[in-house]
Amino acid sequence: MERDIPMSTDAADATPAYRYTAELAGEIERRWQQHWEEQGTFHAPNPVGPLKGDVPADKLFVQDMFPYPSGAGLHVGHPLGFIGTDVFARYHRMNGRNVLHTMGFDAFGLPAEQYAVQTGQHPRKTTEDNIQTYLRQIRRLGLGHDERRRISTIDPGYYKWTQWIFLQIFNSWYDTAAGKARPIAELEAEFASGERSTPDKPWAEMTGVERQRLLGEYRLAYLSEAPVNWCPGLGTVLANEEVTADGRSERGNFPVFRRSLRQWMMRITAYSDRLIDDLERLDWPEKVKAMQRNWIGRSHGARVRFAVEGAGASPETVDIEVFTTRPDTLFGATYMVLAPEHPLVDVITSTEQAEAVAAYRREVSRKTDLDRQENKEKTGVFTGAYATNPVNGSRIPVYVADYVLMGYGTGAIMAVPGQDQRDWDFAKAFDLPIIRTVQPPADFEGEAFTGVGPAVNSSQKNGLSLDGLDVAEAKKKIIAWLEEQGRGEGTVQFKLRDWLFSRQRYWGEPFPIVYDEDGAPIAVPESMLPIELPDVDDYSPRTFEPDDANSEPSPPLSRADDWVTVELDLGDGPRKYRRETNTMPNWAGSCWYQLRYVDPTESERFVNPENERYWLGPRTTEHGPSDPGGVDLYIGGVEHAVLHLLYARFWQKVLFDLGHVSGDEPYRRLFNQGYIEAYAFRDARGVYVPAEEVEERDGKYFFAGEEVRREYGKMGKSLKNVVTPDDMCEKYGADTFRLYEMSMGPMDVSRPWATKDVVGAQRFLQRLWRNLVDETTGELRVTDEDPDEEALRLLHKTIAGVHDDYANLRYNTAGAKLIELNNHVTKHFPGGAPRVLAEPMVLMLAPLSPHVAEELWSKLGRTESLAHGPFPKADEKYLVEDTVQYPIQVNGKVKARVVVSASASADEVKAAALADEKVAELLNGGEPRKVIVVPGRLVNVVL
RNA sequence: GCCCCCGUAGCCCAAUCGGUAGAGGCAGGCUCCUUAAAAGAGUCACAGUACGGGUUCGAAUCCCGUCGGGGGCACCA
Repeated sequence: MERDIPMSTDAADATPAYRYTAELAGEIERRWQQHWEEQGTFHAPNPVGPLKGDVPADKLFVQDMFPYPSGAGLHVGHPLGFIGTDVFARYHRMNGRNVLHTMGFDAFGLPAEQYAVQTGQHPRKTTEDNIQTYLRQIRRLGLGHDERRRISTIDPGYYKWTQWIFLQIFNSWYDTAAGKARPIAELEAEFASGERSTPDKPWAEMTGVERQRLLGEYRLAYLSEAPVNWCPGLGTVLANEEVTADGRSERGNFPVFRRSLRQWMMRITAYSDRLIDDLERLDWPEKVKAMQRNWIGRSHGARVRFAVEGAGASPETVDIEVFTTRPDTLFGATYMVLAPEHPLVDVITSTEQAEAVAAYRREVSRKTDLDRQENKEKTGVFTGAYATNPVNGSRIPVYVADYVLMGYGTGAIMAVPGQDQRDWDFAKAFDLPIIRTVQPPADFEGEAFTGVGPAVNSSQKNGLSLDGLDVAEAKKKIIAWLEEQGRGEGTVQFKLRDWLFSRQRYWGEPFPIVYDEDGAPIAVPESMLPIELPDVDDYSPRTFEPDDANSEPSPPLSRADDWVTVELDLGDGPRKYRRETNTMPNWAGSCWYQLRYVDPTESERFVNPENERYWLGPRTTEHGPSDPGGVDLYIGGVEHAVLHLLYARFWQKVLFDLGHVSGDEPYRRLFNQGYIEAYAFRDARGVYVPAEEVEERDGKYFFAGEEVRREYGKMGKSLKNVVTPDDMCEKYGADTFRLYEMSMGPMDVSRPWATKDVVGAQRFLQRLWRNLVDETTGELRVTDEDPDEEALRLLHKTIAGVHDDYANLRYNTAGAKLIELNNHVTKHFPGGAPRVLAEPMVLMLAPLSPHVAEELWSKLGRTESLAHGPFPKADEKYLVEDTVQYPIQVNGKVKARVVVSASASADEVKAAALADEKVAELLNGGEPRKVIVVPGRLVNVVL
């Protein structure tokens, strides 16, 4: 071998200097990103304040769900939504709207803290490093963010206002009569004046502690000693929303135990009705609305009081109140059940049954939620007491059983085995009577009948009868009767619980609360905000064996003695106080960030009202009279359906009630993007192998010669199937990557990642580039040729279609239309693209692949960035066709086609169809039974 | 167990009011270009809409049932 010239050298030499390769794309992209940044191209002006500028009335606020800056870095699935919002934002910006699009970071949270614990670094350091990595990754994608508006929840300048909002919530109460939150001072005034009566003694006679305790029962943020979800494995308590159905933590999958602890709560239940009702005013996916409705769980029913003859120590009669959604079945109540934790169990249990009841309660208390969940066999114990059914005076036994939960309704039920399967099962197990009070259909073969039908066996001697009434009528009648008798009333019950708001963590917002020597919580004055996180030696909460239910929470801040004890002058001279050592949950910062995006640097207020109204206020002329305001388009995954999205709505409503914001919903339109999923492969041992190196042969998969098994699901490091946006930008360029992600399918559909398909997007950009630029010289190939009618028709059809597609988030079809147009240019204008076609094509491409579009736009001689338009407009005259081709169906099958003038009347079209040779042949001289002419579409001849 | 969504070509996906099943991409065949290969250009084929019924002049689209996939809720009275 004389010379060793690798083949690839020839290949490299053969690549024309100005071909749109990944290298050239990379160069163009970096150049334009720098240009945009220097020019502030994506700065959106505010009406007033530090970011003041000339504002068009037409605005658009587009927002991505707040990212958490994970240390793991991004994979190709993460930017899907970010690119989606960017395309939308760019499209509307080109059409002249003032577009607010930015991205900040939800940077408090467990992973940073855990990482800090492992490495000994301060969580702020690791978090800020992660943010830089994240920013580097997303910058490479060319997202048109207003970087002046980047915020981070961990900045004291941000969490000062999170604390401020907490104080607003703490200092307000829900006035059910007015149906809104009001300042607590107004309640205090009502108590003081006697306008509202106090429970035990007059306000004037109450001590300060008593008064504060009373107000605490009204505050929307309050301290409560109540059973909470204690997770020893995480060393913190969790909200109901953070616990899975099988009683484990959503994060980390550790067991969760019920423990009674003194914790901060948010009175979100005060807003149950509004949170459900206002869903109707939102442009949100039905699925998410359904999940929220389900979680809030409103059910209409009645409370009914049953008198119980005390069988135990206290012989007097007590009332047991139950909640039921089926008061119409009251005649079928053959026994009652109390939850094991119900306080009346002690009162009514007979001495004979006392031991059995106590044993049962002990047994139940040892069961975890998971045990109770898994074992659906009905268990329980008779209390020895009997209740009287108010409708017919029948004497029914009272049981204790764990299928009744203390946490829902009143913790007691009337059992109607004829109409409830759970009660049926219990009645069968304990041999209790069953009475049907709704007539099932004749062919009904089930056990309990929960359907609708006429009431039966539902009358009493002295007149009350439901017999023959349908379920709805019977409910109405019995509720009226109960109210008249004073034995019950119609009511509404919710599943939603108040929101547990304390966490025993270091890396979260400190509460702006101190305690005096009486242990009463006192709000820190606004002027002292922010309460900054102190430095500590150890960031970790004390965690425990995950199964150690008896462990005690120990927040890291409680060990920062110098910080915890503080001397303040809160009006009556300097005194010592103790700080709250819990921190706020991760959700706090994301409850209001859209408001801060609007006014990130405002120092006097959390947001200037004028700017808030401009960007987020209701716009009834555009969106209808019930428009709640909020972000115009909010894109994110469906996983936040009941956590973040419910909490954020709650905070917004409180702020609205108190007059701090102009709209009562934070997100007018919500869109859930799908997920990018991927194949993963495991070998015979079940170990994951690098997906990239797997080969497919005849429908089987091989890694290093061995057959491997294919799975489909998430992308993840441990699954060895991660593809990063950095890789894709390196290999193809950001514009190609963006275009590919957007062409994979509709935004809301999940789909598998396929690296091999990315080349299709690259080829398209190369062809388009080549139509405008000479690959060898880099000279413009655009001509002044007047394109023919056909090309103009296609151009304007494309413009009209692409407009519609962009506006409706159908980026995949927008991309396809551009490819179609470009293919036409390639085929019909081999000498170069006519400028009349080239310019609109470049502009229409810009939202999807902005860098190459800017580059071509400037090569076309334009000196201004195309970021603010113009976006081409379709000329109507090219959209109407002169002639129309009608397919002619005979009995629904296409048999022929005729071409007629577009202005032809239905009769003319019909005549043309019947005159067609093929059709005439099939008619064979006879008359058709019927001829259907669909104008512009087709003709169907029925024989 | 209850509720919701989805099944179109080998793969990802179009089809806007019930009106010609195919826009686009990947993979594949063929032709051109090339010493050759790759890249590129051109061109072609492939399904009748998961399955079974129904409504209709006409169904991927509406209705009922079955199968398959995904998701939510779950002893909530």
